[in-house]
Amino acid sequence: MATRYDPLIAEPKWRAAWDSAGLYEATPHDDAGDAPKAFVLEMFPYPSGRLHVGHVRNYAIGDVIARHKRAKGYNVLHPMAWDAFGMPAENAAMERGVHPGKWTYANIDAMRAQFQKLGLSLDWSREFATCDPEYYGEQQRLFLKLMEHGLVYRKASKVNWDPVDQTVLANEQVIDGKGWRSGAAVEQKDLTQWFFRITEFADDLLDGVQTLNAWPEKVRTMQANWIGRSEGLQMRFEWAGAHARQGASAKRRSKLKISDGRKTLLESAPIAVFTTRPDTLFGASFIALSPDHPLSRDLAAIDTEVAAFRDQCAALGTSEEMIEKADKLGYNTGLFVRHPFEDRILPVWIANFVLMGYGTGAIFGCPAHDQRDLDFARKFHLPVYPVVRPNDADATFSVGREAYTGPGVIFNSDFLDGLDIQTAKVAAMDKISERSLGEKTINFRLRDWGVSRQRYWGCPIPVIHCDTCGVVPVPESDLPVRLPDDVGFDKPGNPLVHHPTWSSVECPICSAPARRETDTLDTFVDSSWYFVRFASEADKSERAYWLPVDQYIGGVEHAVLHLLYSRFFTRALHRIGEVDLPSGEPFAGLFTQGMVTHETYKAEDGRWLSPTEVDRQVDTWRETATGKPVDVGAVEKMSKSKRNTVDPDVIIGEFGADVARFFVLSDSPPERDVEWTQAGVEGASRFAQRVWSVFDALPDPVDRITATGTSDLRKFSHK
RNA sequence: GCGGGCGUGGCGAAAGUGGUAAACGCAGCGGACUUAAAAUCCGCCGGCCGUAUGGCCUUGCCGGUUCAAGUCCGGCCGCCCGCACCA
Repeated sequence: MATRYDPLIAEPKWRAAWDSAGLYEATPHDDAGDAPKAFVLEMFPYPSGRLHVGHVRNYAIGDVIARHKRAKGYNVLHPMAWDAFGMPAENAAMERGVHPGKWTYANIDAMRAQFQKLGLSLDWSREFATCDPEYYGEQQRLFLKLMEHGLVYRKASKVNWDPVDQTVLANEQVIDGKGWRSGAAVEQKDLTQWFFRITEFADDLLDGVQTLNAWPEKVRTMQANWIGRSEGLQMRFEWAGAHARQGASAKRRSKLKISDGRKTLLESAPIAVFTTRPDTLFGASFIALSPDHPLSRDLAAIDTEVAAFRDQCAALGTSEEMIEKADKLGYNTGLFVRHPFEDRILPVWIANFVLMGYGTGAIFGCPAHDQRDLDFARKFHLPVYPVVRPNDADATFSVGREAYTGPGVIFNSDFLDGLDIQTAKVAAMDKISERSLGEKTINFRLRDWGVSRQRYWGCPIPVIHCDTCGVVPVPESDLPVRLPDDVGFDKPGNPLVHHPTWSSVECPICSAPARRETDTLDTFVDSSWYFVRFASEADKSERAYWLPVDQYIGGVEHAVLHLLYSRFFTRALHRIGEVDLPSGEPFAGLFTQGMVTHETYKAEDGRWLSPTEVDRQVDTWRETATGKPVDVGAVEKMSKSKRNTVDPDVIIGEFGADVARFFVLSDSPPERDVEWTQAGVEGASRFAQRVWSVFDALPDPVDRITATGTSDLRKFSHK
């Protein structure tokens, strides 16, 4: 008797069978026999409260791999946990008066139930949340150990301040000059912050990128670009004196002459400059300092014009549009330095296009062979000396509006004349180091990772500030430093600061009254080692057995952030002896899946409408409630703001989890975006029905399969 | 500007190392079943000519290599993503 496939009966039945058999629990190394291991992991979710279709796709892809490995006889680890610290919990607390912890754990319960309905082959026995004190306590222990080994430190620096979330952001978390979560324009602020010494591993992180053959090329490139290694020369320009600048008023000229402050400056250290083009040194016509360069600050202190210029630069802001549109601004300091090879002097300017964050915050300007320098020189009437000419040009070669940056022959350059660029670089560097004016240097774009956050819902940084003993680590026996439960969210800023008693402690060394650190750790720290915790809570041989993750699956939006931090963390953990992972690479294979997209719908009055609020009538779409026509817009990533999301629970309730999973896997290749359509899901459902009827039509499926080695099933299914 | 990726029917897309382009699915059309509809099943479904056997054309564009090119090479065009005043 033919039956119809009813996922609402079939799916719970088999889920219960898998659970009671403990089918998906990973086997510890010692009991695994000869089976090779496979650690399959999807990026763990933030417990926002609801699963979305993007989750379904991400975890369905990982589940296919995990099941395939299991079928091939691997000992598979495929666990699940919760990336549970973060701002949304605090926002919920402020908006609704719920405690962030209560909110988070309730969300976890809801989402766990949804996950279980999806029928994934997960090992739930290793589940945890990063906001569990056991988890963040261990993280605090690691933090202190990293500190002992000099991989964590505190320094005052200019930081990215998000005025909406009221917290500091790492460089990686500032996108187009805006906070990655809040979208607010990021401000620069001077604060004392905790840093992870990620630059210590810059070279190694870059070399490692080369070995990651099972990563998407795109992600490898993004990592390499972010680390941004460049070889060059760091050199010094010695002071030559101060002169009134051209065009300055008589009054100002006299002021410049008599300034004692300037004299002192001229006795200070020479100006350090980083360059990748020492071959063009003979083309140098000025020096430019960043407005944030210490010298610019010193000058501002004694010269109100400099101070005004710095303010002008600061007012331009740091956002992308600003930088794009920004004119080259310059201020001539009236100071001069000596050219290293020739008997001439170069004026020292302050220029807005020089970044303090890269190199030394000062450059030598070679207008003929650098577009920015050329724009600057043309604007401020500085000389342009061509020193590289194309191979087919003669000595009359000159530069107009475009700098020449291509290959060629060096000329107008004394001992470098006639050399090609590469040879000239080496020759110039040799001469500079011979004269003790500089040395070959490797510069990285990568900055140390600022991890202090002025928020409540995160891992407390386990240190104590004592007036006499300074910064004192919390003794290991006092870990974890727990978050207090009784906090208020009525005042802006960090609730930990406003707590009446939490930060008051005794100094562990001298017992004097002291203060707890109130900053918490960036939540990216939590996600930088969770895969280690999955392998084992403490057993190092078990960690060595499971790591690295063989196949990692997640969105490409973490191409730099999470993946770079994790690669740093495993290296650091290896160094301090917590993890035995010589390669330092946490993820042997990486797969970045495409997004789930959906059509967007807009009502006549401009409201976004959800797919459940519209109906299709022949060729036109109408709003169900009003019957009015609907504007069908672009297919876009599902998002709350455009309201083009679909609820996985509704789909699962109607078609079953297998259909939802089959659709997101089969409609488009996993690495590409998939457009969610009702018709597509119905097609997937029909397919599932057909599979069922093929199987159902077998005379005696179970007997035939075992007796004849699947031949009947094959025949039927091929037919 | 720099870097990475992509371009195949009405749509999502298949085509290990060059070897029958368009598998599979969606939508569409025709048919069976039904009083009817839904569901299910069967057939057709890149373009042009032809009643048909069949012929010609077709993988963004132009050219090249080859017995043979979606696939390899050169040059364009277009789209997507990332980074960007990084010295």
